[in-house]
Amino acid sequence: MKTLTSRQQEVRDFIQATQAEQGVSPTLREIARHFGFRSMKAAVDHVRALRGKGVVVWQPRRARSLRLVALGRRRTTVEVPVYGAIPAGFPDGRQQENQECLAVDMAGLGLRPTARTFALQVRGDSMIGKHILPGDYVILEHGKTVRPGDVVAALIDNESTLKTFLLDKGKPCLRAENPRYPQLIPARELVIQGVMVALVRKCQ
Amino acid sequence: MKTLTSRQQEVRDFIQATQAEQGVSPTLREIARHFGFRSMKAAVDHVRALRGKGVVVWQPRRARSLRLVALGRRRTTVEVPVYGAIPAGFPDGRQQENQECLAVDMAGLGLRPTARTFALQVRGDSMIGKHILPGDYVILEHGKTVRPGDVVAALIDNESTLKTFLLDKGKPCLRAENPRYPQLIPARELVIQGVMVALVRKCQ
DNA sequence: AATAATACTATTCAAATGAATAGTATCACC
DNA sequence: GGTGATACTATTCATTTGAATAGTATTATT
Repeated sequence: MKTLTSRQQEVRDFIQATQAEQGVSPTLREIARHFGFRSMKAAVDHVRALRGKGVVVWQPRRARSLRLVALGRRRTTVEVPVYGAIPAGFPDGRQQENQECLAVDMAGLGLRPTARTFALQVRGDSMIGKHILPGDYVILEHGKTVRPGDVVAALIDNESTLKTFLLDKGKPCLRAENPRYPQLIPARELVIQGVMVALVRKCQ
Repeated sequence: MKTLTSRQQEVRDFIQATQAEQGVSPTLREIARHFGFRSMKAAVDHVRALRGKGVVVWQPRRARSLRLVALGRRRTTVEVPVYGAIPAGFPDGRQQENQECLAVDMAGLGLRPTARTFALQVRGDSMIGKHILPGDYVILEHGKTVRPGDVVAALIDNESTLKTFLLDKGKPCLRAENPRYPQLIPARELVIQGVMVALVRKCQ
């Protein structure tokens, strides 16, 4: 990324500000008007320069298609549905507008944006030994291959519970990470709903 | 939010898909073409219905200004700069495109998007007692009022260190949350760079 | 001193796009 | 049996918008 001139930086900032305030990118004419250019060509030149420097991309002949590439990268953020508890099966993706969601940057977390990613809010301190606290949001992926030591959400008594997946003498089993509950549950006949890939904690 | 008809849901999904794939919202004509409508009016009607049901907003006479309100809410995501360590003072916000960033959903975390929000990647296990592990990203806010018990980033020996802020006999001091390092440092003359507001942990 | 990049004015054209009007057909609902 | 919502066809108009051409002045850079 080459350095920008101060004017080019101003244009870049205006594009960013417009996107933030208006929700859409500015048109060339709007850029020209904002800076008081009496000719659109000035705006065209600046945008062309920004494109040449790899700062923005746009699609020819499409209105308001300017995008900042730095921001483009961050737009790997995905809304992850937050479930209190997952009943059997997965709710289908329809009509979930009202659902609580958590925005997670997939690239930043080294995740592929999968439709099978979801979040659970932790209840209870059964995973305190893995430094997972009540209230934490655990982000899980459904269908990922489970390896021993992974934290998984399993369906026990029709409720999702977090456990560590282990191999005990070759047999898969689940363990709660709290010495007060030293349960060791055989993993057979249990539904593994997801493997933990990340965690988000709010403070206060 | 009223329920959508199946056709309206399809239109909503198309808008969402176009935004994801093309980076811009579709025009009314593009909606019509996608569904094979021979008249634009059909697309206009559907978008008007979606607007009436609060699913979508758009700005009159502005091309490609359609926005899904559910997604509009998630766009409170903010790129938070990740510092390994913060030297004295704050780097100014310019020309930081190459910087490592973490996308965080401010609304979902109950935060106001402040320019003074940043992240630190934790090194060492000095905060293990607060269930903060090495490798975790701690999100902090600069200038927030510190309360006893808060985790703060403080500048010690020209390097940012996480400590718990406490009052010891009325005197402010900092404590490492690891029994192996039972340091208690008077907080006077120390620069508190930020107060922890959230934590993000990647697994594996 | 020559050259290229930057930063603009001024004007025109054509395509893209939103908006409007006048209808038709279907279906649920009261 | 009427009413309203839904889901469209067909056509036209006015704006918005990107793109192009022909220049000028200033500021680096070589």
